[in-house]
Order: sequence, then C-alpha cells, then structure tokens
Amino acid sequence: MAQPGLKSRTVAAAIAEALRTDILSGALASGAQLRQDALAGAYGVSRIPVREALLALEGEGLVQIVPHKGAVVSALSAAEVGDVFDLRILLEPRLARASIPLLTREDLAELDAIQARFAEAVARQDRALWGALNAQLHLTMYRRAPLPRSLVLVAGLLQTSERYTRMQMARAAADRRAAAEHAQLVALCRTGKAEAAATLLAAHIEAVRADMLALMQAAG
Amino acid sequence: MAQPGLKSRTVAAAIAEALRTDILSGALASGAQLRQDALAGAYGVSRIPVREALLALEGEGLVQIVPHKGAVVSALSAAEVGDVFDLRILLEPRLARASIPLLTREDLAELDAIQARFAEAVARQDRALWGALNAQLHLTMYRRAPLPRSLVLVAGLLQTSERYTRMQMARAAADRRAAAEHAQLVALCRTGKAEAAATLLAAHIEAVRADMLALMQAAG
DNA sequence: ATTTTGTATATTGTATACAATCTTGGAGTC
DNA sequence: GACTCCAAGATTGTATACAATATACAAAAT
Repeated sequence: MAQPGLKSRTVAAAIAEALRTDILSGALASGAQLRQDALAGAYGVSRIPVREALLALEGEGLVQIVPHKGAVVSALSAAEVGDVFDLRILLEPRLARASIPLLTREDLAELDAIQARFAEAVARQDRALWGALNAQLHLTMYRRAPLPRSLVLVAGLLQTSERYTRMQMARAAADRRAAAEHAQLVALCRTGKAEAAATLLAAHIEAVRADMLALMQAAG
Repeated sequence: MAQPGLKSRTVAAAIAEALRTDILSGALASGAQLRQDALAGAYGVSRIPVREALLALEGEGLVQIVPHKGAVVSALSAAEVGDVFDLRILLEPRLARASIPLLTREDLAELDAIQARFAEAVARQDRALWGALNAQLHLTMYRRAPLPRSLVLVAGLLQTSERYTRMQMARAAADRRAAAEHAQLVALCRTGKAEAAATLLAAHIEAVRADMLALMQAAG
C-alpha cells in the first residue's frame, strides 16, 4: 500500500503514513480528536507537516476536518458500510474480468507470495497484517485492468473495508473461509478463468459483507 | 457545489475554490504548472494556504503533486474518460432508483429551478455554467439515496466529467438532446417513475459518453 | 437558579524565515 | 561535439512566530 520504501520522501508523507496505519489498525478509534500540537510533539516536528498530513488523510476519507475546530478520525454509519460493500460487489468483478487475462507471470508470483503471507497472518491471528494483505491481494489481481479510475475508487473502498474487517476476523470460521476463497481466486487467475473468478469474487465479498453487518448488529 | 456562501471560512478554502473553478472551466489547462509563489502573489496571501489548497485539490484528483517538484493540473487519458463514464452508467441509475421515491416536494421544486437555469445556460451557450448545473441536477436527483459513499464517488465522477463536457457542448445537436433528456428525467422524478428514470439515465450518460469519445478522437 | 456576558486559555489558521531539494547553465574533460 | 560535474538560482519543505477563532469557566444580571 505504501511504496515509498518505508522512509518517506517528506515528513508530511511520513506522518500521514503513520497516522493512516494507526487509524486502519484501530489504534486511533473513530471519533478520536487529532490535535496538531500533540501530534507535532509526539513525532518531534512542527505543526506544518502535521497539518498537511491531516489534509491528505481527509482526501482519503480517514479523517474529517472542521475549520477552526480540528480533525477527527472519521466514523462510518452502518448504511455507509453496507454501501461500501455493495460498491465492491459492483466494481471488483468488473475489474477482475478486465485484468485477469492480462496478468503476467510476475503478477501471479506476487499473488502467490501475498496469498502465502496472508495464510500465515490468518494462522497467527495477526489482524492488522490481515487487512493490509487482503487489500493488497485484491488490488494485485486487478492491477492490469485498463480502468484507472475504477482502480483508484476500489483502492479507497478496500481501505475503508480494512478498518472493519478487523473485527470480522475475530470469527475463526469466517477467516478460514476467506483464506480458502483467496486461494481459489489465485488459482482461477493462474488458469485465466476470469469469468469464474468474477463470480466467486462477488460471492466472496457478499459473504464478508453479511458477516460484517451481522457483527455490527451484535456489537452495536 | 460550493455551499460556503461565496466567501469561505478560511483562506485556504477560498484559494481551493478559486483554483477548482479555474480548472473546471478550463482557464487552467491540463498539465499547467501551479507555482506556490505565483499563486500566493496573485491572491495576496502566503504560500501556506496555497499549499493546503493544493493538497485539498489533490485529494479531489484535480491536481497532482510530486514531492519537491510541485503541483500540476492533472490530465486524463482517453482510457480514464471512458472509465469514468462507464462508472457513471454503473452507479447513477442505482442512485436514481434509491433516491427518486424519497424525493420531497422541495427537492422537485429545486430540480425545476436547476432545469430552468440549465435550459437558459444551453440557450446562451454558457458552457462553464452548463457543466456546474449539469452536475447539480444529477446530484439533486440522487440526494435522498441512503448510499453516502456512492454519492461521494458519483460527485467526483461528475466533477471529472464537467471538465470534458465543456468541449462536448460545442455541438449544438448534443446539447439540445441533453436538455430534452434532463427535462424528461425531472418529469419522471415528479411522477415517481424511478425505474424508467434509471433506464433513461443510462441511455443519457451513454449518449454523452459516445459524443465525448468521438470528439476526443477527432480533436486528439 | 438560569442565563448572559466577558475574559482567559486552548487550538487552529496564516505569515515570515530558514533549510533542503531540484533545475539550469556553463566550465572542463574525453 | 557529447558528456560529466559543479555552482548559482529557483522552488518546495519545514520551523518558528504571530493572528484569528473557538472553548471553558467565572462573574454578573435577570
């Protein structure tokens, strides 16, 4: 998700990356106030790069900035979570169909690698890693689709999902099924069965969505 | 598109609004370099709010920022334009179905007003206004859909379209048809025929898309 | 007691100043 | 002539300082 080799080219980007990680991992909960001075102090920088990081995160929808009031980690309503998954069901199979026939040998190798690390993360119950790898796997599958805007939008949807799949992964049953489906998806990519992959994908996302909403219902 | 009653609550927001208008109207062409100092001088402010405005616009996809190199008005490839219209065809009918049954009397009155101003703009060949009103009309139709993320995404797609519909409107034939279709859409909204509106909408966007791509082919 | 109002404090927004990075042009080398 | 290298200028990135706005709490008024 973050290509800039672990140390960013700019302080603002580094702060943004750190905050993004903390929000996606849940270390910063929805509704948390993000004080510029506090963040600047914590990272040992001035408020300027902090402000720019917050601006960038607002663009990604991770925080909400109210003029003269400050930044807050954005919260999603149940309606929005449902909408996000509906959109994924609408858009991801389309990307799969457009991309899978164009995947290279290198892409397939990368998918294998991600899938392996994914399975490992599932086994170790490492939920933070799980979310990142899940998004990475999906995006790598779609990488070759000549649909640049769709890719950007789906990347955003996956990032939003990432914040919520963490709770979902509390369920041992669900994570096992997800891992199995991912393995099937990679196999279908390898054999070039784009249509079958698209169909499975829709079912896959639908299953995650159902789990998620049930869990949100239960947990409030 | 810009609720903040014409004078923004913050300098950065005002700069962003001004730049956005210039980009959407074509006053700032794709690929144009945006120098912080020059903008700061032109607006009589320091570079800080200019930087923050650019950050915001990057989040909207209107400019692209390269670290230590600066901001450039983003250009769209033919592939991306096609993708944007495909996405609109995919998403807008869905929003229409979800929203139209929930439209209030006030919403319908607003649609009438926008439609009237729209027809006027078409008659006067005012293309800058045309684009803004087109986006406003569509978004007002979808306003009541309980699909917050979809609304955000479609707003972005409409904004992108806005930059390109301006050239399309050079064609007298196309703009007349668009105006007529808009009138039909508003009528269908009033009578609550959501399904018919969704169908017409798909055809409407498809027609605009075809015109657009033909024009891009011709103009390069 | 409730509301209002004012003031002190906290927090964000912007300007100025400085540091880091990139670009440009020419001198020198092969 | 093409290339490398280096220095000066241009441009962006960040820190510090100040201004504007919002928040919290106490005093005053009804």
